[in-house]
Amino acid sequence: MYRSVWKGTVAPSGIFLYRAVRISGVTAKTRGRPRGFDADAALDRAIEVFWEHGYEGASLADLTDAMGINRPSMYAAYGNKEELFRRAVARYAEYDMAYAREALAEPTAYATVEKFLKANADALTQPGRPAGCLSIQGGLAGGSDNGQVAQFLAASRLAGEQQLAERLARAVDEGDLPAGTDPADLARYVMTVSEGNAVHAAAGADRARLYATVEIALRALPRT
Amino acid sequence: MYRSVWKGTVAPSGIFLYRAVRISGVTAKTRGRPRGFDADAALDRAIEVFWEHGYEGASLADLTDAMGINRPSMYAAYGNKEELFRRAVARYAEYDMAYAREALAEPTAYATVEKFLKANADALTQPGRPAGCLSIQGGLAGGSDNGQVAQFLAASRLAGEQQLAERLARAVDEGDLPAGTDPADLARYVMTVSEGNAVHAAAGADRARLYATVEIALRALPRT
DNA sequence: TCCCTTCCATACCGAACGGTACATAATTTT
DNA sequence: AAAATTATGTACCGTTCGGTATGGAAGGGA
Repeated sequence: MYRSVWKGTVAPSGIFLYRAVRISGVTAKTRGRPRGFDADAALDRAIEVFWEHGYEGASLADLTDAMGINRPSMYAAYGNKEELFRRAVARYAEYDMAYAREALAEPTAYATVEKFLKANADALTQPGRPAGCLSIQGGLAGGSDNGQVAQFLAASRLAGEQQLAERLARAVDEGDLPAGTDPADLARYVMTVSEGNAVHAAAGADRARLYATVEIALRALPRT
Repeated sequence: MYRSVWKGTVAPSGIFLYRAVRISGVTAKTRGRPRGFDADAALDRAIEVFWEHGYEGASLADLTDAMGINRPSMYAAYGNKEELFRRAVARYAEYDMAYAREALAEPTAYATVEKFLKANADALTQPGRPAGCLSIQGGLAGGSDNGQVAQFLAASRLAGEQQLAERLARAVDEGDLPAGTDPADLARYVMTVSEGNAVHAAAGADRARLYATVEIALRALPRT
């Protein structure tokens, strides 16, 4: 699908789409030497580097070392550092934040929020993984050069907030939440607690402390 | 007091203390050419650069341009980039976060938390200043080189949390909060909301939205 | 087997980074 | 007025940054 567009050396922004057909696991017929590494596995290692050091703080040397590949391989497979980051964030959202989608499937608004915040607290304090959340540690400030990155992360977080708002709106319709409850406000509050917990986790707060915060936060939810 | 220790060219870490006697506004007798700029005013400009771009994202060129001085003057006055940042954060905590100390003087725990969160929301969305909070935007991730910076900021935030916890402990003693309320947990919750609001503000949330979050957050406070 | 295509490894690029040497300007002290 | 001391301006240092040119290695198609 993407293949026919590009041939040979391509413009920087095109490389990503060009390669995407194989990166995403679709084993189309290939010519030439096959790639010597698993692009998704390498992306998982890149996720951890960005997660721990942020976008700016993660150098290409850090990244390629962790990914076990060299620089040209990274550029061929992902395009450039920013594209690598975007793909890392997308994969992080799909796998490491799967609990968020699961929470939406809970039968009540309260159960949804409770499961989301507790699973979030778990994810923020997983042993063997960086503390905190890639979506926040990745980069808050930006401005001069990497403002795009901060905006991308903000949009990514906002998308999750809106999904939660839709779930809560349904709860209001169903009478599960009191009429007059603003789902957007409530969703924003929940995400605010989640993001604050991420800041605390990055600073070293342990899981028990995050749970204690969640318990208090849940008291703010409106009950029918 | 500090002066007699150092003479002429000094070790990097010593410069800060050496100059501190005049930076802090104490006009001791000086020899040699007087400084051509106001060190505190320059620090205020540095605060905004760090606030907007973070520690890593703020280059020396950005900083000295904003401060209106050249590089050697910066090094002579503050020591190095990290010391400049620490002094910026200290000044930020003293002036830009004065509302936090004022909130502690409110007569009740509820009023303290309400004032703190609302004044915080105001500070996060001041027109003409960077959105968000230096204590968080300054740098969350760290790790390789600037791990010290992230730790310093975390310690700074924790100090505020502990002051709030002390105020809430007093409220429990006074019967203003229900017996059995854990002041540390409650203080952490309040700071969590504040930090989450900072993340939202950095992403562009306006003041009204932060206020709506605060209104919901206040519902979690225990009432006697 | 030969060719074509693609990947990998090394070595490099210009630019930007934090930090500094050095000469000169502006003061106070003697 | 001369000496001593400190700040400023310029120009530079070595390192690291993101990104790339190039040649050889490794596979598929004919």
